[in-house]
Amino acid sequence: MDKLNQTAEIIRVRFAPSPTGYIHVGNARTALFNWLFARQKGGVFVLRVEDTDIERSREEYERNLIQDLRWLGLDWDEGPDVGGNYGPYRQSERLELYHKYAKQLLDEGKAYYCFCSPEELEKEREAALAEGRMPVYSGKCRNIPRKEAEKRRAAGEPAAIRLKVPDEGIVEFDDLVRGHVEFDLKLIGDPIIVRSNGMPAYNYAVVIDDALMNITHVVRGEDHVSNTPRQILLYRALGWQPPVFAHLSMVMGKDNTRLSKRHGATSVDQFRREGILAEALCNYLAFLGWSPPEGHEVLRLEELVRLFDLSRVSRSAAIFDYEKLHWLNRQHIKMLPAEKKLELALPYLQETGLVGTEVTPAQMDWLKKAIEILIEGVDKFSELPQKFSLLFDFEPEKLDEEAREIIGSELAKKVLAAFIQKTAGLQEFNYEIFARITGEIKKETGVKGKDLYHPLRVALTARASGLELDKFIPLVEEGARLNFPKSILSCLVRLNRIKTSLNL
RNA sequence: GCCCCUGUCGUCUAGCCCGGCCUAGGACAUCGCCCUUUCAAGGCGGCAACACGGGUUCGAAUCCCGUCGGGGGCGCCA
Repeated sequence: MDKLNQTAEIIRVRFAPSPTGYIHVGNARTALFNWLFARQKGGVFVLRVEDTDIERSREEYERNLIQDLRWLGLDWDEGPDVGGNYGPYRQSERLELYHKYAKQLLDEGKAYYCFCSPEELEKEREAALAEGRMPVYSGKCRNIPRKEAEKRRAAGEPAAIRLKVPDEGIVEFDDLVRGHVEFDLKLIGDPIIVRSNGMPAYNYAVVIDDALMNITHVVRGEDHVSNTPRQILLYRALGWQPPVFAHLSMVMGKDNTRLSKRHGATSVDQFRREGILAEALCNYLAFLGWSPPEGHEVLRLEELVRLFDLSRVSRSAAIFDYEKLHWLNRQHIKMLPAEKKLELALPYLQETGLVGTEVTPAQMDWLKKAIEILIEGVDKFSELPQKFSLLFDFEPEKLDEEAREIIGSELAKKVLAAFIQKTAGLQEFNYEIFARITGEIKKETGVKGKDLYHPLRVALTARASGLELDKFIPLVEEGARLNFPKSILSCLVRLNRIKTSLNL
């Protein structure tokens, strides 16, 4: 347990995903916790690719994985793409290593060949389950003499290699987040360490890799707790000292089942596309099961590194809350400089065709101002184009009920009539003119406040809600002169349209 | 079924290890008010939890036992 304090040795942790698709937020959290721990302790963070499942592993998945992790803001000191002194960092390139130690275990009589067929084993398992026992391998092949086993193998009989596990006793370990955990050896059968196709089994490969890579702390998901005793047994058989373990609780969906697609976005990639900031996602992920001693919740990566503490990680599963993620994202967006917001928002606006691929400096300048105003209260960047439709779309024929109601009152009609009359013949329009005119109307009719501004907003935007007009008018007037692919109508044009549309 | 882990507001959690400072704190969500040229944002305030049952103790969210709930595992997947 106190390997942490008692040694001056450098802390080495790893994140070891299998490249079988896009990286899930649950795994991302594991990666983040490892990274935070390493960075805070001045340790080493290793990326290792567990690609021994030939069926599911794809090279492109490794690229996705690296891309996602980098996007999150994580970096590693050793890994398949950056090298290091403990390589190779792909399990598929470490096969000789696994074979070497398997042979050693075989030679020392700590492991043996098993000729049982999968069908046979399946039958035994079912029988055990039916009797209410935990399915444990019978040890049938345990005592086949090595010579005989070699002969059968030479004859072409497929064989897996199993580790011999003591029949009695307990295996225990002190988990950094869960405390003391122990397992009864009676319930642990001899695990397969090398499959009959020659590939190492997961429980074996991790041990070889973690040990050879000098990993001091294994921080991983709770789903590995029950693998831990088997792995410890392997460390023992090899005469190695096991690392310190820390098992993180699972991330669940709203209905308390494992977070999956049906709960919404679950891959890092999806969040990135939606316009969730990496910092916000890290911030949120860090708070899934962990909280800093002081109450601040909106934290940047460096602050997380400073405050992070594995022993403060909670042991119970956490439900992924999109609302809170969005709130954090809003907070992080707010902290961004205007240039950065523009840079991040641009692709979304281009994608929806509001903005062309070529953007003039004047358009850029306008966009920066518009984004600064419209981003308020937006959960993620993908929602921004929707917000921009306030500026780009004007459809007086499609007023909603609320807008009709506002514009339908006697008072509203009076205001609109006056406004239209006072703007008739104007060649130019801006907020100063608007303010002057509304001032006059106020004086002449006595209408003020909401009664005055609501109808005017409906007239200028064709909707019941939107921006304050002192922000809206300058944006629209300037935007109207900028030749966007989809043009913005000036206020005077809008007024004309609404006039004909409503027959005023 | 068996094994392991876990159980504080709807959600994330603080407090638990070292019982009294807990009338259980914060954040998201929600509700209300304020601000206001709507909405939002912001400010202020409200609602809201120690799973249950037994102990131990002068005193228990905190310690012990049991029950129930939730999760994970039980692969020649990782």
